[in-house]
Amino acid sequence: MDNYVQILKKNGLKVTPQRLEILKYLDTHRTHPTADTIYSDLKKTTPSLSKTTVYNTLQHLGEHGLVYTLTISGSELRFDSVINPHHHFLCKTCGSIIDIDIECPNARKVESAGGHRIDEVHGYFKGVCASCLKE
Amino acid sequence: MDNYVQILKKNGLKVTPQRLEILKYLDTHRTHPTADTIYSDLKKTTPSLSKTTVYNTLQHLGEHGLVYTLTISGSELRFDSVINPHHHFLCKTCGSIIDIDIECPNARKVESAGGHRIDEVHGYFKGVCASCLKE
DNA sequence: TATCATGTTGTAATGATTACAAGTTAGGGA
DNA sequence: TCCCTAACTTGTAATCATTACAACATGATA
Repeated sequence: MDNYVQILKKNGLKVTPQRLEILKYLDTHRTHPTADTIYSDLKKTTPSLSKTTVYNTLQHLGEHGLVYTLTISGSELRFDSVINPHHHFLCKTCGSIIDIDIECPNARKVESAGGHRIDEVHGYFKGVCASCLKE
Repeated sequence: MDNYVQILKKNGLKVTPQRLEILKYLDTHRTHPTADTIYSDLKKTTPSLSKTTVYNTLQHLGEHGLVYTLTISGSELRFDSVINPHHHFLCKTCGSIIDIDIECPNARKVESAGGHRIDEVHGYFKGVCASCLKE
């Protein structure tokens, strides 16, 4: 848990029990959860937790680059622990989101050509996953 | 307009004035509009138009690969006329969505390696656009 | 041109997210 | 160590995009 304290402090974020729990949750659940899933799961052990706090915290963590906000589903945000850059695959049959361990080879090229500053790169693939294809 | 009629027929979609208008709108407005923007604009010339029709039509067109549904913003869907495959850049300062004229070089590789069937490829870049960077 | 499956419309419901106000707490300075 | 204040948390209420639904209208086939 000390690790999470350091991460928050390093980013100038006040250390609170709620933030530590959410940060730990994301680190130990690499399942691209929704805000509501995080809320429901943590509510079990921290009944006083408020959904607003989950949303606020996720936004703060996102602004500091500590979590990655995925818009792949289109109906709800998904949150991802920031580790190595990777892409995502969404199965339109079963809804699962699968990590694709590649990085965009074009990001820097796009930046220098267009003159934009790129902060985030999202690679989304959508279709039917291998498991669903078998059925 | 005959062109749009053919497109609908070729895809087994019933030809209606509403669908023709929406298809034409998307073809002539390459601005990644929201459903609401399409609705408001078309409402001016077609007062009887219903927002539900816009949503229904966009969904049908999407299922037939005639429009591309972008989830880049995270708060609302954006719709794109399907032309050549390209990526998108979202400026977090001014909110504009800019076409990035590159294609994903990895899609086929991901498909064969993971065993998934890929129907859509979305490349999203987020940051600050060249125009906003100047200010 | 009669039929009916399919499309359209308007309204009401849903569900994720945000706004807000009141109470609570983390953490730096006395 | 204690106090103070800005920042955080909480709960409820509002917002806004999207979907559900039921009644009506229409395109296209025979």
